[in-house]
Amino acid sequence: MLCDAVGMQDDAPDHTLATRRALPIALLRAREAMMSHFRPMLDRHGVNEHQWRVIRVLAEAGPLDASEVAARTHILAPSLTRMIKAMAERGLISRARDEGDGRRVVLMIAPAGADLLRKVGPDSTAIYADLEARFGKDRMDALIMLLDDLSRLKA
Amino acid sequence: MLCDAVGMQDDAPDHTLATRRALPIALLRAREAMMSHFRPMLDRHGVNEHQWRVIRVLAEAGPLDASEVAARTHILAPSLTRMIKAMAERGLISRARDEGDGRRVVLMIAPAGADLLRKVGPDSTAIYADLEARFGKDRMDALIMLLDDLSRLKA
DNA sequence: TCCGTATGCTTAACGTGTTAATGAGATACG
DNA sequence: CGTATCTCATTAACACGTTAAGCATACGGA
Repeated sequence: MLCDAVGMQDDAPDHTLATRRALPIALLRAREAMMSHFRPMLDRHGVNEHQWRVIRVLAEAGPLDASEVAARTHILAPSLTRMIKAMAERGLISRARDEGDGRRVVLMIAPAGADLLRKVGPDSTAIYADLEARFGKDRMDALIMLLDDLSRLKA
Repeated sequence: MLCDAVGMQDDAPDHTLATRRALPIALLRAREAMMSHFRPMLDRHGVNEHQWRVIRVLAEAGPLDASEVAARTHILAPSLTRMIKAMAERGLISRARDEGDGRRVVLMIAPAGADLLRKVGPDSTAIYADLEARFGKDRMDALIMLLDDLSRLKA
């Protein structure tokens, strides 16, 4: 059927079956499934997943420059620049030029961000604990280890 | 330091450490790492990851309506609509109204898409095989199984 | 048959991913 | 010094994610 549809020769090698690439799709689906558990709660608090990651990182590490935040949250610099503007306007974070290196922008949690942290933190913890309990802590740990190893496979 | 920065009480529960949520980040990083292996090759062929997924699905299953393609590629319908327009203009796919159900749009591979399939398929297969060899087929299978199980954890 | 509902796709609006280019500040070297 | 280069952040441009709304078609009950 495929060969008729696209006019391939029957003797030509058919890479479409071997090229399963199941892993990228599985990663995509797993991530979507994970976030579907958190998104409704984050929506209720008026933040999206990315903003919440930024706030969490700043809460755990204290004031950081934008590059560090980008690296730890896995958000690209251009995206972070846009988010900083919106989040600063909402009073979630504040920004200041680094003394000593005028290129750097230092970010820290602002009052509204601290409020959000107190409200979202417990909910987030509860959801994660529930997922871990249902999936199994040992399997969760094994999965995270495999994922980390996979991430280290550099081209 | 954190407490000073955001004005939290010392006796208040600190959810920031328990709220590690390492798994969503690990999934994100693993996916980025995976795609970093494929992206340069896809770029050379003039397609992005999403377009390639659409072509692969159509190659494997033959003509499909847009909903089916969206489900199998994990691309949302609005995104797919945009992609269809661009891909049809490039001659990668063609679209036609479904006989019998005027709502449905049937997609199939067009000549340029078949060419692309023949060019990209082998490269994609080679990259995947290399990754599987370096990571280990058994661990790859275990990872995919864990990811699928995780995806099935419905809220 | 008619009308209300459901379905499939499209459009719109806003946000992030991604790449490339730009601007401002730091650093190294002559 | 002063210039070339590097780094960090920003901007721009285009693509997809996400949600909600709109539109055409199909379906089902009165």
